[in-house]
Amino acid sequence: MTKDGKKTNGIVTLKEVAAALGLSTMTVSRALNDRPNVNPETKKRIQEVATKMGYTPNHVAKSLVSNRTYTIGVVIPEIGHAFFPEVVRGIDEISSEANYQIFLTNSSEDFEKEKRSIEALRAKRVDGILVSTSIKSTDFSFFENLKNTGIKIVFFDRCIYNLGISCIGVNDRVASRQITEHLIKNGYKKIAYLSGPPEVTIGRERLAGFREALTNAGIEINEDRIVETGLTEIDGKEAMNKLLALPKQDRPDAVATVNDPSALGAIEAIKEYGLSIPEDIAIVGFTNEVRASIIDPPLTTINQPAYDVGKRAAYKLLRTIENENEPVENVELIANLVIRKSCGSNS
Amino acid sequence: MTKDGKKTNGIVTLKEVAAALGLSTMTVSRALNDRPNVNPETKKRIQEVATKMGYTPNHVAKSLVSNRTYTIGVVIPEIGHAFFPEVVRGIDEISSEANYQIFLTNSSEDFEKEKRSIEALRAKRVDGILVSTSIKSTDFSFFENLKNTGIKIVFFDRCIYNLGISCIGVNDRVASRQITEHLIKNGYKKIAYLSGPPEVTIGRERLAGFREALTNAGIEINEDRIVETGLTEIDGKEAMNKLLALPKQDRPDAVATVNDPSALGAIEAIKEYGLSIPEDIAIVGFTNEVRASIIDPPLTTINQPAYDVGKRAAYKLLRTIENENEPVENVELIANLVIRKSCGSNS
DNA sequence: TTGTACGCGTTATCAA
DNA sequence: TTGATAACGCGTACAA
Repeated sequence: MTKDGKKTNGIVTLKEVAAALGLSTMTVSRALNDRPNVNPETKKRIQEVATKMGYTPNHVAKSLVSNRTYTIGVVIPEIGHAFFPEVVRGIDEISSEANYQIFLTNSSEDFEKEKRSIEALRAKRVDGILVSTSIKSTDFSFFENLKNTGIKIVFFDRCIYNLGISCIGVNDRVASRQITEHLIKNGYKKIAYLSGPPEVTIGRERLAGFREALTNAGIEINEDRIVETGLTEIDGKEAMNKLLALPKQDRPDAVATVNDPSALGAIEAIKEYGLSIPEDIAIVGFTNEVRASIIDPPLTTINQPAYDVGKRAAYKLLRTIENENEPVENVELIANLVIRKSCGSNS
Repeated sequence: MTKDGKKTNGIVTLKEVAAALGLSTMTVSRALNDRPNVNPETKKRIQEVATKMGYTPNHVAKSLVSNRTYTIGVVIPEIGHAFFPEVVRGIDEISSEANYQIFLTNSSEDFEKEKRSIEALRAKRVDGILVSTSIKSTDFSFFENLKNTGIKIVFFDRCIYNLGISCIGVNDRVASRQITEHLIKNGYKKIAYLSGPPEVTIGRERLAGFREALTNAGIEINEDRIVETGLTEIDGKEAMNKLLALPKQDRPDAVATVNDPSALGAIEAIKEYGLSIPEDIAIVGFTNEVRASIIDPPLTTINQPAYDVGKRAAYKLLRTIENENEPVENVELIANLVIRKSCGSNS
């Protein structure tokens, strides 16, 4: 304020508009929000003056009164993974249509940062949170407590079950089984698996699908060919190098992986080792990210509908926010096999 | 509220903590904000009870008083372009360190959506906005008016100049000239250019760099070989097909492009046409996105430091917010040449 | 050291 | 149809 009581801050308030018109704030508020019980002519005058003065409603004040911010938090583990930007695009699509804004936070697979972000989102009083857990999110009680504070949560892609929280994912286990079955159909017997971290659902589910396929086909599972790894190129390359170091008779003739980045890392390792794909070793991924179709050879993989996951997750969260009795749901979108060259198929 | 005046809403307020302790809200507020003049023992008791009750400060209320939200808006044109997620990662890095949250909005290259998003961000009273303009953002007056409302703005990557707004970009023109010079050095003479939309800075600057290189080398510019295109794979493919349709003697022996996606589209067109890269036609990109190194042949391109652009832009915005007299600045980060196979070099 | 009063910008409620 | 008042949750300024 200056000495004479005028604002120095340029932002026009309802009160100022009202003063300029010689009306009460309530009348102005009603007019600007298209409420009934305002004289049409008064309303018109108000709208004109408000526009002329450059009035913008202050949502902070509105939120304080209404206990609603029309804001949702989005917590993702790594925006650098090509899958997530697509998910975010889907979330943005739905939430912007519904006039919600999204707070994006990137945990960098760091559970501590994830927790701090969520605390900050709570302080900002978001109406709900979409979460894909970081690898290290093993502390289930955190999300349980979070849920008990009453905030609406929906998990996507990487979920924690049995917490009464909805989850939007894909049919990881079935898809993983299918792509492994495809390798088996192509005649491979010594199939290895680069397994993701068991702390995240996708790690566990995809590994389970892999095991099912082998078991169903009557192929004995050689545990030495299952290598636990991370979710990045570097992790995949390292893990593949371990497999390549096996005695020649134990070396796999095909490799299934937890995701495309690890498959791409593995491809690099195989090439550097001097072997051919798929002639010496076939390989398949999981994600169908943007590089899968252009790598040499093109990567057979599972197409995860990232954009749809985002849309569905956002939709479910908005329903959960706006509908008192929205049921808890586990949605599995269909992720389908995309056959390219890396698996030794030509069909 | 229920009839007896108790909250049904689970969120605990300062007042409730105070009531539980038989103290005033002020004492509780002071204790929880580590202010002086609180009896250490009282403070301890307060902190314990607050934690037990699950109290979280309400930033909405704080913001209303302080006129600061510790929130910034990020407006990007297309999160599907691999460049932008990396920028966002940089922005998140800086802003989360400073305890700011980011509102992410994706305009999908749609100026109307961009404007709506920015209005919404204003209503939410963000402390500042980071903007990379959509292709269609030709209405300079919009940003001029926006700036006049007093909100802090910083442009990144795609800027509008002469508005007194800081810009964090890369040395587009120089880098574009350098990569073109590299083609010239490799002996190419009939160099074509897939030019981006002239409405965005990157379109204009990179084309200017291309022209400079040819002019400096005394090569006459054949305007038929400059094709205006969009920024996506499809655009690049279309534009390349136009060049391939030229009479054989006019067909380029090398192509420079406005960005990697258009280069990738062009590569597809060239391959489908049955020509070899770089033997028949050399090609270079601009961005160094994630696919550039794995496409066949690997793409010579300009490495744009996306993550650093994000960090610098966020840093500049935070300084502009927190520092009354922060100067307007045009920052050009260095984007350097990455030589791979597609340009016919082996060094 | 602790407490009271007030205001931030808006809307719900009740009165005129 | 319009207006006065209180309230949302918190912190500043001042008083006790």
